[in-house]
Amino acid sequence: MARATAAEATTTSSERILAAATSAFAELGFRGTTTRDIAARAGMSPTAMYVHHRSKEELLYAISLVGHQRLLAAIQEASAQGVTPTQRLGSVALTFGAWHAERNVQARVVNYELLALTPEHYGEVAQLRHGIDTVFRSIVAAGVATGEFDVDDVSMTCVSLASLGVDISRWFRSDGEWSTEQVAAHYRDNALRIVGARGQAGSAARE
Amino acid sequence: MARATAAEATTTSSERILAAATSAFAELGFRGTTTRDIAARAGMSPTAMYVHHRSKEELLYAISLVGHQRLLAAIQEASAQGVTPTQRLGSVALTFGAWHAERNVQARVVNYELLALTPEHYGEVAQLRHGIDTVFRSIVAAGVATGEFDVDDVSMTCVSLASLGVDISRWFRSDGEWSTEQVAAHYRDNALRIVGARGQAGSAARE
DNA sequence: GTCTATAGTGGGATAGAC
DNA sequence: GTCTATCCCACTATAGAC
Repeated sequence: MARATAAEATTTSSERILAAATSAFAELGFRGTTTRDIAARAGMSPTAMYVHHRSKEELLYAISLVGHQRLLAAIQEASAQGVTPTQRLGSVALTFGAWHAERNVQARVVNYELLALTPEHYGEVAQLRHGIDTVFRSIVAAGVATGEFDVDDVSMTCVSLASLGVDISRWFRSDGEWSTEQVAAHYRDNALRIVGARGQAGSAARE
Repeated sequence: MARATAAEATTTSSERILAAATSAFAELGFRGTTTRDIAARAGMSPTAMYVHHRSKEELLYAISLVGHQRLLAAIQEASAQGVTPTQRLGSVALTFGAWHAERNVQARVVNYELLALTPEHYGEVAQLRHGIDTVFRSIVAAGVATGEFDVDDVSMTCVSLASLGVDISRWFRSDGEWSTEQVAAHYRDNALRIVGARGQAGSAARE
């Protein structure tokens, strides 16, 4: 508080360490990242990390936890933006796709470094992931009930929807040929096709 | 040759090391796997690996190279099994999906440990991956040309198709609730929906 | 709260016997 | 071709000065 006298973006040491660790974990993997790597990227001494986090794993846990919490909150909010299942799935898919594209560095850590967590920490994160699945599942089930969607197996369809979104974080790069908006919109269109949505309510295109 | 006098499956040391390394890399990641881990899983002394492979990275390269080569060959063959783009995509998707489900351990190494390769080895593997993309691309382009498919952006659609298949290797487990056949068939149906295939030629279901 | 110094552990790869 | 012994380096985490 006392420090932020100017409009300049003030980053704390703790925030710099979290950002440095996120980029390092995404690039090198949790086990491939050394505490020295993190410190160097944060512009600090090799052991400065230990003032703010008990261990390298606690740092991963902090990143993973807030990442999942924010993603879940974002798609829950998106789900409430629509009325029909088609609108709700379109809104959720757009948010889910945009998150994995725009925050692809964070998303790679969130999705691919889970197994480096302790069993206790993994369990907490797994609950949040279950919550994400629940958002998809309630919409798909509702769409099947109203007849808007044409789905053989709700569970497998929800896995496909999440899967296609998660994998964006693997291949997307912000300096690539597509914008996050393009990728998110394409993912939304794919999602609506996968569930066999009858109307075109989620897509701005054709008719 | 002289050794295989019985019908018993004879595995060489080299094969045991490759299999051990594949499972270890899939489970712990390349950097999380020690040469001692590999040796222990192969039931050999800590340094036995070095008789057959120059380094841990060479071992990953060998796994990655043959994995990509076999996958590419499999989908090229699958692509030749059909006549229409719809049939060909159905055949390729079934093969691609089945490969990522059935060989999910190998596929995880192939898809997620690429960055641990040296730049030279990565370049070789990247060419094979480009070949895989080409298989999808030629089919989707053909389907658009005949009017069987309804696709806005061929490139993005091909990324989606590959993406949905690749991610199977992340989440699929052979002791889970679904068989490889079920997952492959569902992936094929999703693929045909993503390209907006008009007929139902790829799916056995409905009408 | 940040630094330097360092303890303690473990990994990649080689040497050389059998 | 497989083993044991070992070198050398790097890493996580702690201790203690400022």
